[in-house]
Amino acid sequence: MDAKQQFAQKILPWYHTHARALPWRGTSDPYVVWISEIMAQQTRIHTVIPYFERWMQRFPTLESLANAGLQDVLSAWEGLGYYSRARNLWTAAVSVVHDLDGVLPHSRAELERIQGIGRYTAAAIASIAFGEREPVLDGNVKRVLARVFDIATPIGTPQGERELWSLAETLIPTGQPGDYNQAVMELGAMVCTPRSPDCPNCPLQTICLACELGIQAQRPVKNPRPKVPTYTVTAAIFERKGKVLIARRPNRGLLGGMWEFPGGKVEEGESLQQGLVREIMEELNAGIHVCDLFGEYRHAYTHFKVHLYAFFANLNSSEPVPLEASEIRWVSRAELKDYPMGKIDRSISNDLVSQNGLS
DNA sequence: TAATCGTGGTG
DNA sequence: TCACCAAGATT
Repeated sequence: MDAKQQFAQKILPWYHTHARALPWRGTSDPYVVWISEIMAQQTRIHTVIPYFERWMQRFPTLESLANAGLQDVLSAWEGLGYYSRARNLWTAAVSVVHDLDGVLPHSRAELERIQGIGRYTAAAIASIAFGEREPVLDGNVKRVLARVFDIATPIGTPQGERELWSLAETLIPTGQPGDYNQAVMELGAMVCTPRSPDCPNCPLQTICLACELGIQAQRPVKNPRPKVPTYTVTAAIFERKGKVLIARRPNRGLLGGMWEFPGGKVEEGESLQQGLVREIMEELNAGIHVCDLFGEYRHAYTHFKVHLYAFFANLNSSEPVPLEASEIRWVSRAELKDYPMGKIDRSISNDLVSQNGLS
């Protein structure tokens, strides 16, 4: 028997004795599988669990999600990141209820037509919820396959992806495809980890080429990431009658649909104050006077870093209008918590509520 | 196709 | 401190 045949035979029994008891396991409810898979995209399971539990309390069914408002959905997602996942989930729930009678399709091909469901998630739902024989390929599976079969093609490249998907298709067994898929991912998360894999306790040790060659640390091969730039950014805190001004970002792009304190990037050769004045004119068509610095905030996104300076500021005579924002609103400090925000603006918001600013 | 899209844990 | 990277999808 070759290594490919032994792969599933060795990993399935291991999974049945070592699987973690995750809150979405033990059911094949397609809605539950769907939510858990979307939440788990690019996110550690440990982080997902409390969000999943709260989500199921708040949106226990597909219908309840479809009937909810996007702002409530984004609030439930706040802190998980990649907010297009929440927007797509909500959009998809509405269309499944309206167009598909509230029933998720069973096949991978049909699932892939739903907003936010790509090949991985479609295969995960099809196999776990419906028992379809479809392999998954996520970061864990890529790492396990690259090591066991000594794949030197860089992952993340089109060739590498094709090669690994093809290999994955040759490995999935006829029976228990859902358990098998979860088994490979579980092994990647718990044993075949990126650094210091626990090879002595791996059920695949006897067939793993990387282990035999001692090159676990060199698999998978990955292309280096470019360095990320740092942007200087400003934000304005306007106060009026005990309320502060916040703006909602457009429903696409970075932090789409989330609320923020208005401001933006400072350009080369501009002072912080000049940059803020320009940004508020562009965003809100309003002239302002920049007052004291409220606080400094640093945050790292995937492709850049931000050093943000938040200032108290006063509006001149003109009334602000949402030019770039989709909506603006004056809210009391106590109400800020009801508006979904990214991490930096939530920090500003929290500091504002507890008056932890510099001034 | 390559770039974009968050946040938190980890070594 | 910082690079890496995690149950990827979209445009």
